[in-house]
Amino acid sequence: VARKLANYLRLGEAELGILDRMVATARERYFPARADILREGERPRVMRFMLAGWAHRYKQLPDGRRQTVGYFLPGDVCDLHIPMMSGMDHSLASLTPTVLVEVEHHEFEQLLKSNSRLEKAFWWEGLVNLAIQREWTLNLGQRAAFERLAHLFCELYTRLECVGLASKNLFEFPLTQADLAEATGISAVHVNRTLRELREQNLTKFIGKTLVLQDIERLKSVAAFDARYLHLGHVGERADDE
Amino acid sequence: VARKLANYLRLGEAELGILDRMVATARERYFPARADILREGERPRVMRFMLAGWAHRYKQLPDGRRQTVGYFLPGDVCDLHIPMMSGMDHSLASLTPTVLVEVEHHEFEQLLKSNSRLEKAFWWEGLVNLAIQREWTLNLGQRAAFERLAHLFCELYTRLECVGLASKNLFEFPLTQADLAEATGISAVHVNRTLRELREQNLTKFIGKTLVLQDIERLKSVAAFDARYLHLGHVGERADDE
DNA sequence: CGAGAAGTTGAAGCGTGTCAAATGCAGTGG
DNA sequence: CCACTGCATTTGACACGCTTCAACTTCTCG
Repeated sequence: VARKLANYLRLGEAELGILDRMVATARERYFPARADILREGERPRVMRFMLAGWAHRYKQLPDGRRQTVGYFLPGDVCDLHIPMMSGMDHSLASLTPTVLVEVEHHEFEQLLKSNSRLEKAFWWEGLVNLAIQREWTLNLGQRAAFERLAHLFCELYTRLECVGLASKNLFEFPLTQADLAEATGISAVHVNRTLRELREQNLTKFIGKTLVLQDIERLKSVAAFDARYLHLGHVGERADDE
Repeated sequence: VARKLANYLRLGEAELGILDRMVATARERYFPARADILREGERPRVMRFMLAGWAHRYKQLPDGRRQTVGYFLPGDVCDLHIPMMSGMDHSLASLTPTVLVEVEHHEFEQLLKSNSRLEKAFWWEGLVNLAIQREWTLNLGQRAAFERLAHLFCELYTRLECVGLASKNLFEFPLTQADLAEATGISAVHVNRTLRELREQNLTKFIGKTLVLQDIERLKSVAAFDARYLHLGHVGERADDE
């Protein structure tokens, strides 16, 4: 799974080798389920890469309301940025048991300086994160509960498929309904009702902890899911115009 | 206004000079109010900087629902990224008459390569955009209509203050209620009612096209506005830890 | 002065939230 | 192996924030 790192960007064998080496030499960290990885206000000195497990980024209001602002799946970069910033404006926490590796910030900087294709790839990664965040804004702002959940499922499926963790319209789904509530901005009770609705319409169903997208085309259609915002499918295609 | 570009980052006189020169030599573009600047799907070849006016980034659903995912104010960079990407996943449009300058993408790349403090500053700028987008996600996901508008006003005031376009708790406010509706994900009618509520509570009021934040402390408090996510206030402070 | 856009208000309905209670399910210790 | 416990899921009833529709008023600007 390690080498899927920035795999969904466009890289050659050489760059993949460099990444592999970086991951191999980096320190591995293990977190149990539901553990804080990084809390608001802290100033981490390292960069982190997800190897296994699910985690999420969340923000909190003074009165306790919480909003998940994004998920981390295997292969994702956790904090492409934070080492520079004045302090975390949000928190990171694992959802399942999680494996990640830590790379010193300046070591990573060196690596970027030494290879411009890698540098571009990580820029790209950052931009995709931005694009995802915009799509979430649209999701929360304009879509109804039913569409929101459908859209989230489509996104997760697509992203997991990319790293080989989803195929045949199904995948391991470790989130609780309360988790989904936090991510979609609807109440846990209503998430439940909406899932029933999805089930009754033969769009999705759960078999144990596996989520099955029974009719993925119709699901994408009701969710108005357009995978372009994930900016995938350019593996091997070079981003050079100059 | 031009030199306020990345002013709210931490730069020395030398870098400001470079930016000034870049802006001075770049091509100026003028847009009337409510004009498309860049549409979904296009692949721009230039970078743009806002000199004057307000614009917004928006995404659209197939059935026409629209969501503003961010505002551009004077001094902001419009597309720090897009020249790399495979195609716009959203659109840009002016809200007021707008002045911006265009810089060739590779010219900009040269500039970044030649000055590492500038490079860092623009990285920072990108990260702040990400942080803002996350805050919007929180805003739409967890805050009620009343809080959402309050929060948006706080953000706009803070950002405008930074570039000298707001002070003494008031500023020029060119948006219509329909614009606010698009940004906050509530209906235009309800925006109207919510503004009335804000007025009745002596929190904000309009005098013509000027928005007055009558009790900014209480406004921040009801909005749970915490300016840290904008990562300002570090002018002059260097971002070097290594 | 006229016309279109923006703002305002009322009434009715629906999508979600909240509260509360019941059920199912997995892990723990006796 | 069976209570026991705690957590996730499920369901019902009711309340409320917000949307929708429609009409009216007020601004803005040619």
